[in-house]
Amino acid sequence: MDTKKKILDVALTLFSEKGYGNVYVGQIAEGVGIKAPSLYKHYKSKQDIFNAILDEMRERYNQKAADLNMNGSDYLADSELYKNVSEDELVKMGIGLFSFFLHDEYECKFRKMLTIEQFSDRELSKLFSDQYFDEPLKYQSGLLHFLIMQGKMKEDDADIMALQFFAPIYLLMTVCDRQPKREKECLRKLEKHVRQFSRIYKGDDK
Amino acid sequence: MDTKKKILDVALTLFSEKGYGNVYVGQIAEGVGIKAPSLYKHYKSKQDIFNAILDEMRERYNQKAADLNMNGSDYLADSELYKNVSEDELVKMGIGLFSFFLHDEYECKFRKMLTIEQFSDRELSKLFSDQYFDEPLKYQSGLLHFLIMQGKMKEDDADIMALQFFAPIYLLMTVCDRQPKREKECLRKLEKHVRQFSRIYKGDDK
DNA sequence: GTCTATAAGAAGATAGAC
DNA sequence: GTCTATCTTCTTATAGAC
Repeated sequence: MDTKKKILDVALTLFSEKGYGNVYVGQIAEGVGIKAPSLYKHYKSKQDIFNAILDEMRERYNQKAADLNMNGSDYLADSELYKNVSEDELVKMGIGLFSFFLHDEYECKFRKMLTIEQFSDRELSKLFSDQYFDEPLKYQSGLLHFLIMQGKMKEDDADIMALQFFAPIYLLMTVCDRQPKREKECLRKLEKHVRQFSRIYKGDDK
Repeated sequence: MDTKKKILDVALTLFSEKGYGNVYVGQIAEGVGIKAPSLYKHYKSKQDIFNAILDEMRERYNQKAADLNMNGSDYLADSELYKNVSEDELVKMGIGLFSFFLHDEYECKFRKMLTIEQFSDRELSKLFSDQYFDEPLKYQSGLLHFLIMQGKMKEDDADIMALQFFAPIYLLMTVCDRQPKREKECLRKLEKHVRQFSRIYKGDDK
């Protein structure tokens, strides 16, 4: 494996566990299987490694955002997906989303690292809010707005519905990030939440 | 002011901004207005300062929990408060709670420090979940259950209702923790959320 | 590109005077 | 209880051989 890439991988793992300030370059080197001074042939400083991780993070994020916009700016592809949305399908989507973000290695480490470093500068604060608040809400709000137009859901403020749909899912995910043992409990609550949300906001036409 | 107490105060401020590993004892001393070696007459190590903060945190938390149980285990005091609960009063309560936790200096710093350090050991993970997930949900679930019994709210799963009420409020608070400039926007959303929640779950008897 | 040796400085903590 | 001086260790980073 490419050493330069592996350094980022190991560093991200360590940063997501301990935070930047509690990780020493020697530990990163050890994880890669080289000595600390060798790191400096690939990156010019510890900060440079951190920045490279952020760059990769932003790149993936922009890619993801672009993908979503392509499929979702007018909610064409998704409109097909959710044309016959049922409670069970909503549950499946909710659990699928939850499980992906909870178990995908990169997503998980990025999220934990950002969580730890979110107050260390303005840029990171904004990145965090973009990724875990504004973008998911924008996307889900659009989707819900579409479902309302289709008469699948009650006429109501889609932005707030998105908040009420997303916030519990996100909160349950943070519980699992801290206490993985509670995953089953959280999944049960997640399913109940989605079903209740679906029932509460279900259009009157069915 | 008591130096021993002031050390904790300054340390908490710094830890909540940068995290334990990125704060140096010299910085704490500077904030207190003494030199670093003098700290060691009050605490035997940097870790000892951190532990003292945690002890204080736990003490306050236990006190708070005890208070809530005294008033809230059978929801007597609160039942009086919410006997004639209206949408406006629910909004007032939501915004009051939100503003208190957002602006109370101790609450705010404790929360940020715990956010940064939540993955550093199991005890902190549990403390975080207790404070910002399990306890609020337990309390609000009890309250909502009471309101349901009174016919003020629809018959439904009170635990999930509590999750759907609390999670958006908590999420909006984390946005403000990161980006204080967004407080007005978050307050607007908070109010809309509470009103919509109240409307959605309002009992059919009125 | 990786290593050993090492510089340079920072950071936590102690000793002992006042 | 606070200070200056100092110790020790850790940590980042560089130099230069292979």
